[in-house]
Amino acid sequence: MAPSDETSAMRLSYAVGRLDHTLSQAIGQAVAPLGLTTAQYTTLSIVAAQPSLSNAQLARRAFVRPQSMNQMLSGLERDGLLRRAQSPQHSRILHLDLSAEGRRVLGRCEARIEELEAAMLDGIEPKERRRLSEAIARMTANLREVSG
Amino acid sequence: MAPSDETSAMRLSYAVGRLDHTLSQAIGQAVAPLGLTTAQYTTLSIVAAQPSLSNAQLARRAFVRPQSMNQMLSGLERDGLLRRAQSPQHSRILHLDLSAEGRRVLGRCEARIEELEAAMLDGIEPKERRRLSEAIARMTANLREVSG
DNA sequence: CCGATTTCAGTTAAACTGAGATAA
DNA sequence: CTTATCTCAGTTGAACTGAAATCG
Repeated sequence: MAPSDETSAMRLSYAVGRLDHTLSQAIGQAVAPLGLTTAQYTTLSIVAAQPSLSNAQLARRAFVRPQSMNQMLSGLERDGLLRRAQSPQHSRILHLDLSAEGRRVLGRCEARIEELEAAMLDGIEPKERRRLSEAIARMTANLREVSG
Repeated sequence: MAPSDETSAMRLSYAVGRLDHTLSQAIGQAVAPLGLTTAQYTTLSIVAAQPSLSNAQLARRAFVRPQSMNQMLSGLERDGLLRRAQSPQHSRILHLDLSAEGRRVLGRCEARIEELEAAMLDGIEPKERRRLSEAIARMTANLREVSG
């Protein structure tokens, strides 16, 4: 939300919220032509990065309940982008992995998101980008320590 | 969402989303004892900063539809934190302002959020904070230019 | 008549809680 | 017996679209 467009007058929390909102929308626009929502893209990209997670593990990483994640995964499975396979060790646990189609679609998404991030970072130098990432990581860690 | 905790391996979009999610939750915890949600606090603080906005103007600033904002405002009005007064120029437009109670509650919220932001920024120097704010503002502007 | 605002009504996506069945 | 997982079911909050009435 935007009480003003002056950098200094705005609370940092606002600025973060506005950025996230704008970024989510932009990602949504970027992946919509490939039939995905922002949340679906995010989920696919986590599963691709860390295959063989269970639904419960994935939910913990995404900070949502298993039921919420399950609903998301059901949709992705229905669309043929993701598969769940019974664990050999534990027949109740379902390991997640992308289908070939899922990999193909995600690859095309990642290319678009790469472009989007490049556009977002236009005019910000590499050294500054590193400082930015570190600051964001530190703020997140600080918040978890104090309240979460 | 957290594919990894390494700063460099994480996509910046993830990092921003995680920070926003964590921050929203922390704000929610901070203002809950005063009977507000994160969205209510945000709305009140915009109205306080820019009084006499109409519902439609406020909605545009918050990037939501007038109907969505109206629902939020109705709740705040019902709780006695906010009032709507007919414009002298245009009897259909309702100007927004906080009630005395709204001001009191918001004041106590702001104090808590001030503390929260201080904790969030712990270990980040003033010069770095300024660079951070500027980078966030620039990224938001860049995204709007490229996608909407 | 036109454009903007407010508001009633229904819908959707994505989280939540609760409860139940099953496996290690 | 305990604990974790998956899943069915219902609920909630906050966005959305559609449509109507009113004012300048």
